[in-house]
Amino acid sequence: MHQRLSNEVLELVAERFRVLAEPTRLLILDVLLQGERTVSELVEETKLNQANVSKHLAILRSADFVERRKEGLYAYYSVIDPSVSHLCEIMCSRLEEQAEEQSALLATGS
Amino acid sequence: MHQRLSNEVLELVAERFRVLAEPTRLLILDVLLQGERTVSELVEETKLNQANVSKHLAILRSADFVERRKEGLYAYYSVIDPSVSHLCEIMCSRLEEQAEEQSALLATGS
DNA sequence: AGAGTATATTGCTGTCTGTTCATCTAACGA
DNA sequence: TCGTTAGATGAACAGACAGCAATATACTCT
Repeated sequence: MHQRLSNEVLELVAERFRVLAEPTRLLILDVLLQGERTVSELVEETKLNQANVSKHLAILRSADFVERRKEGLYAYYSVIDPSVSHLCEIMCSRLEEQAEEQSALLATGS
Repeated sequence: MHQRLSNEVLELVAERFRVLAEPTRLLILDVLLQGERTVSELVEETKLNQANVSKHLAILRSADFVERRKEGLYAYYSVIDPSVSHLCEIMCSRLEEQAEEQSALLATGS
C-alpha cells in the first residue's frame, strides 16, 4: 500500500460526496441556499412528497450540511456547511469547461 | 418550482459527485495524484483486483476526471481534472472542523 | 501463426438506497 | 380531551452498482 490517505478517511470523504450525489438533495440544498425553509415550504417548492423531503433532510442533517430549528409545529432547515455552494460551483464550472471542450472538438470536426 | 438550477444540471452535478462517492475510486485518484500509473501498477499499489481497477478507471475516465494514454500493451492513466484535489481538500478540512466541534462539545460536557 | 501478457468487458450476485404508502408522534387550538 | 396539522419513521418495492470470476480483446515476441 502506497496510499497517503487512510481507508477511514477515504470512507468518510466518500460518504460526504455520496450525500451530494443525489439530484433531489441538490435541489433541496439549492432552495435552502436561498434561505431557511420549513419542510412544507420545501415540499411546495420542489413538488416532492413530504416523506421524501423529510428523509433527505435527515440525511443532509446527519452529514452536518444543514441544521434544524424547531418552532412549534414547524421545523426550519438551513444550510450550515459553508462549503456546499463552493463545491457545487466547482462542479458546475468544470461541467462548463467540458461542454466547451466538446463543442470545440465538434467545431474542429473531431 | 422556484429552483434556480435546472433538473438537467442537477443531474449532471450529482453524477459527478457520485463518481467521487466511492472510497475505492478516491483511493485510485489518490495514487494517480502522485503521478501517471499503469493499470498493473495501480493493482499492485491498491491491492484491488484488476477487473475492479479497470472498471473504476473507466468510470473516472468517462467523467473526465482522468485520461488514458496507450503505449503498447500498457495503459497509462493520469488525473486531468484540476479540481479533484481541491474537492477532496474541501471535504477533508470540513471533516476536521466537524471533528473539532465534536471534541469541543465533549470537552464542555455536552 | 502461436503463446504470453496487459487491459477491457460481461454476467452474476449481494447490497444499498430512493421512492411511495401508511402509520406514528408531537404540538397546537377549540 | 379531541381533532387537526407538521413532520418523522417503518415497510415494501425497484433500480443502481460494487465486487468477483470468467472471458474477450489487443498487443508483443519468438
